[in-house]
Amino acid sequence: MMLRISKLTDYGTLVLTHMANFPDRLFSATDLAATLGLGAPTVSKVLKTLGRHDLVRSVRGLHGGYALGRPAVQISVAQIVDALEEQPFGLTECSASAGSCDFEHDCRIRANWQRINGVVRRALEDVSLADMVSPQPMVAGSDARPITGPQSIKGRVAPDQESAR
Amino acid sequence: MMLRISKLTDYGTLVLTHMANFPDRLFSATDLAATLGLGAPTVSKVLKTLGRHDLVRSVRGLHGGYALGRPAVQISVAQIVDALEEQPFGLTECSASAGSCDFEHDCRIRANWQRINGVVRRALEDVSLADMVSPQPMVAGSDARPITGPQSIKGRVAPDQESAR
DNA sequence: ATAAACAGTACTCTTTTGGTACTGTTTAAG
DNA sequence: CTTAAACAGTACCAAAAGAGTACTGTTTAT
Ligand code: FES
Ligand code: FES
Repeated sequence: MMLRISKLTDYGTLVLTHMANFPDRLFSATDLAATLGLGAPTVSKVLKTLGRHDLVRSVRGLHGGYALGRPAVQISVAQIVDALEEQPFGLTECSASAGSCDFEHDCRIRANWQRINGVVRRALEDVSLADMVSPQPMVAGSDARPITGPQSIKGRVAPDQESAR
Repeated sequence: MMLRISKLTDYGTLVLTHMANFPDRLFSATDLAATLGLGAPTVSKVLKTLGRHDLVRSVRGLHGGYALGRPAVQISVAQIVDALEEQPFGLTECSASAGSCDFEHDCRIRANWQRINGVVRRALEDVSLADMVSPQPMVAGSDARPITGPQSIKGRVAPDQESAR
């Protein structure tokens, strides 16, 4: 698709947001999966990756589980994305790789894409997990305008969703 | 991948940018392909789609070709993306579809994603084709910060790129 | 009439992503 | 000290999306 974060990342924000509601509790992967209606192995995978980036802290053994690695205020969406995509960052191929398409003009294009990337990235950095759960109406300098296009993708709750037609 | 525009869209900006340099000329698809080092059928495809959205105007018959559908200043990157992705817009599944994951909290998350979407979209709207070719140093309210991470994707010039190792 | 160029459709191949299975390690509880 | 609940890691598979190509038709200056 396009300009979409991957489902895994989406799941990540879901899970983390849920955990942020009870900063003290310890959540088992299976528990979270059941609560959120996701596949257990999938949630496990996500949590493991998040752990590698210190966004969650894990306690092993019986009665183990996961907890946020640090206060929700200190976890930005950008960090979640970075963790789960394991991908550089940049909307275009060449907004990173120097000397890909240097054939005719001295690529002013790349510079522009990089600027765009900057804006996008900052948007992601400006929203924290804490913002996700609590009101916190507006982000710093930007007033949300109603989206122009849209609305009508799929559904997220993949498993056992029948009926309805 | 992630937060990436599709290659087709990337090609689109390339092509359009090139055309913007000579607002009067008429470009044949094969001509453009040769100049930019892309596959002829691919360029054709892109141009056709762009035509459907009036970003380019086509002249059929012998000596035909393509030209910008309107002044470069009036073509934003957002429009190019919209045209070539034929996709709503929104970084997440549910930042659009109402009632996907309405199981526990009354989804404040979605609202937040929509705000993020707004910022991203505006970033794309604020850059025009004209900006791509001419200096035009800064976008309105945002000062470009150097990208944090990165740099090291692939190469765009797909065909016949050998050697180098 | 012809050839250059756009228009449209349909198909195939490759890559990416999402998801699952399996095997190992840790640790409280009995 | 045995056991079971839970995390850790790897590897694999299947489905979907992307990208590219081929083919057939239509338009029009020469
Ligand atoms: S370097 Fe990427 S468009 Fe030129
Ligand atoms: S509606 Fe999408 S996260 Fe709740």
